[in-house]
Amino acid sequence: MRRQYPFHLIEPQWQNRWDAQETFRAFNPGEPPAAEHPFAGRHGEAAPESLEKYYILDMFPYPSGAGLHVGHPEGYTATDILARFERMRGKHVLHPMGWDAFGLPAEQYAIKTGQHPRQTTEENVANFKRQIKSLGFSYDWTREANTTEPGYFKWSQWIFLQLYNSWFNPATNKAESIDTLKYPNDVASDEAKRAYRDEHRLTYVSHAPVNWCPELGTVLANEEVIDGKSEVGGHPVVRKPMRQWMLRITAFAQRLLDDLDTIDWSDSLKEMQRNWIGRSEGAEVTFTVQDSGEEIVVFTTRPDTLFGATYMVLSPEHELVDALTTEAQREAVAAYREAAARKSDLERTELAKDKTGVFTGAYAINPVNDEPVPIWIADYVLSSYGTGAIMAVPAHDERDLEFAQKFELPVRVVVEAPEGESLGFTGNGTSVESGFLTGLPTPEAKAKITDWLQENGKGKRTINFKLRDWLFSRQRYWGEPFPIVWRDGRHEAIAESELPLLPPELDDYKPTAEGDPPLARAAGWVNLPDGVLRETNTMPQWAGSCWYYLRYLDAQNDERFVGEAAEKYWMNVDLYVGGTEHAVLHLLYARFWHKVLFDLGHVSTPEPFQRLVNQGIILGEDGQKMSKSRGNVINPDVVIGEYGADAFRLYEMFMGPLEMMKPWSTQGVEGVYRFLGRVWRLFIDDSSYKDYEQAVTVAPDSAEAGLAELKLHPSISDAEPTDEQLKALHACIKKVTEDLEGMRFNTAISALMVFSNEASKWDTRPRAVLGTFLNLLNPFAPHLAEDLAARLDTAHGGTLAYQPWPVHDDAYLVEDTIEFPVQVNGKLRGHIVIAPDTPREEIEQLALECEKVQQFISGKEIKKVIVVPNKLVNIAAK
RNA sequence: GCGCGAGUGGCGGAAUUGGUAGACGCGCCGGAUUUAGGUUCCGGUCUCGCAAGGGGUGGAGGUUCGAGUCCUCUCUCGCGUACCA
Repeated sequence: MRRQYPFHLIEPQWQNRWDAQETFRAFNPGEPPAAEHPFAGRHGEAAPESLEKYYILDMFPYPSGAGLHVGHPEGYTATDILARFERMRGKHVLHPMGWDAFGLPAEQYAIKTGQHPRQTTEENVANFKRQIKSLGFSYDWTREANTTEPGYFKWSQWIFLQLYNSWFNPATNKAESIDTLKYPNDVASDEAKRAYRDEHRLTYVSHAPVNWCPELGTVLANEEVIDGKSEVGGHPVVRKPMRQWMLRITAFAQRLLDDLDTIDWSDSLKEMQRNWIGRSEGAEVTFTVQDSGEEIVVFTTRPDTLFGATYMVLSPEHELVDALTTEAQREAVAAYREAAARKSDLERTELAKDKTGVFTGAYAINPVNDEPVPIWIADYVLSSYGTGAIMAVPAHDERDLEFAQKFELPVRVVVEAPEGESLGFTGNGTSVESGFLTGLPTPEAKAKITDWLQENGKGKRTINFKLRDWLFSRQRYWGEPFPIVWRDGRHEAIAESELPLLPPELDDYKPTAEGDPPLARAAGWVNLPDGVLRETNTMPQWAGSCWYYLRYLDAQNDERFVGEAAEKYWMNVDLYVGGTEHAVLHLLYARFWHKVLFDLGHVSTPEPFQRLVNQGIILGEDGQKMSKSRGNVINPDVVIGEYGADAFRLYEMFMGPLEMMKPWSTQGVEGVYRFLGRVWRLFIDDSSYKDYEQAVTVAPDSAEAGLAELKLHPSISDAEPTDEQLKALHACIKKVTEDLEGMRFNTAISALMVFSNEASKWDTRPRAVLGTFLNLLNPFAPHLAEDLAARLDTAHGGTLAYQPWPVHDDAYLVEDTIEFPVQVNGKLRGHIVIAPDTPREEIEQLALECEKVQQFISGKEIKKVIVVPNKLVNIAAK
């Protein structure tokens, strides 16, 4: 196939030039650009920090061995276009890239081959960087960050120490230094104080059952377990008690929820976070166990149904189960608990259809009417939510009803539905058979019973969150070691001066035979003098990605995780683009860390990402999700080799709206590729290009040098633009500008196509008009635009990167006459040709006289004539 | 089940506040250039109809001079979530 234009030469040429010039470098406060840098060419002596900043961020990739797929460059192209656009509009743009390079695949490869994960990672990063660079993105590579480099993870560890040395003060609703923690009177001894401190830190050690994945040899966070299987690899996950580090994210639940209102994210994304945080208002109610005096606290969102509570259920793991089980039931209860404990999460969810449970033999007293109710255990009650115990109101809860029916427990209707069946009704109705609540509508009944409980010491108003604390330790090698040591069985932070704490070198990356993490193999590293031991867990991959957007601001700083002036100037992130797969994990964790850093005074904003946009998934040509097994994966290298980076970029944006899911089409790539060819031929004399191609066939070595010999199209001149030409240009400026502001890349490209289709018909092509067009094209297809601008000599300072963005003038867009549509009863019947400022009466007159319209209104009564200025005229006739 | 999003030509998709449905691109049809294929250039392309005209934005109603756009009901698909009391 004939090459539309020599992109294979032009593209590397410009990429090298941008690199050599550091064209896209952003400048931190107090760091003025060199006089010969095009930034200075545009902004003169102005201090960089005096300019309006624009921080535009991509979700950095995990550099996998498979290399880039076409989904990565979708978001990257969108942000690059906007970065170039805003740079031309005069903003000081920060557009960085880096590597989320800790992770399991490199470690698994190490286990298989013995090759150090560092080496695998370096190779993959190099490949990713080559691929990303081949797309001509305007990243400031001087700020490249890599989570696996000691200079980076030193600060990940440092942030962990900030968490370790802080607590959440409910009075101020903020994270504070642990030193501000006040001890209650009964906490007097050093020992007790220490324990009290450790209980309040934002990081703490837990021995609770965790999600253990035997296949991966590590625990996983709740968020990493999908349907009882690991999110990575889909391996079974079982529950197993282990010592783990936790982060107290639940303390921030309310703020994480509230502050969603202050940021500009899509509703669906905010909703996902809200659902994950899962706030629900209700009450805790205390039931007393008959004969034993033990108290069981339950959480309910429907305290108004307390009169309908006919039994209670504890989760099998509930701490009181042993104490209250009667002799007669002991065996059955033990068997049930054992079975429940053995079940994986997967089994527990899969078997959810059929409710199971066992009676403990004990009864509790319903505080509102002193009736005894049987206490059961069942695994449909989760130990991890609320208090791990419920009052069952089968008449008004689907799950309780199902359970009650199966085990023939009493059902008592206490809420009357406004209409229809009251049994099983879970909405708002009217209380019945409910003592002092009877007759009250649900909201009032809730308030009244809650007050009653509170007054009688039988309960209180409570808010519950689904959000759990973040399980932060992993039994892996390739992650950040914890800056923690154990002395006499108690944890201590290591000194900041000892950071970064490097992982030990190992020959074998597998967990030990005893099931300890791989770091435990390095005896010399683990064992310190005086019997002090290093923590052998490592941090999860999220640690590095929780704060990388801050490191970019000052990537080389080895005094601080980010310099104060740089942080103040650049934050927040103005636009963050990435996939929905990070809707709850990364985005929630990062917001949490950011809030802690904010509370402690290390950053200046409460939220990190002001605006966030999700790109849609790109499907294969068959409309299916791309996957190796389907064989429908598109390799960017191949597409770039065949059509060039500009065509690739353009196509990814032309496919459709950024946020939509859309299928790949190689024919579609050819379409935009042809467009770039037409642009090329708009500027270049095609016969000179044909001669060039011939010459290159004979002497391939002359390819690069021969480019300089290409002639401009003979129609190009310094002629004054005609009105028609200016109109086409200014219409294009207007449309492209507005579409870029609204991130409508596909329609912006369509406007560029419309212009080029128009311009190719012109006999004279004024240099000024075509030059301005190249400015518009530059963000989308920067290599081609730069090359043609250089030939046209319209790029001052040797690059289009800092050319002023064109501004349209409405004066060029006015029409002398317009074809004005005429409708009859809302149906288009004809057109009248009028001047733009024709008065209403005259338009009416002309419309009624219009020949084509006549046949539809003759003999009818004209009821109304509606003239919509600049739109149309509609005649209502009957 | 619940939450969110989307349904427009053969395909990807356009269509400020309700105002000429189908921009732009693909594909297809025809023509020009070419020995030919490819490339390029020009024209056509929602649908029924010879035409006048009719129909048409998942479906059914409604509001309006006028609805892809607003309202009610409904169907389908995608994503998220799921015994959260």
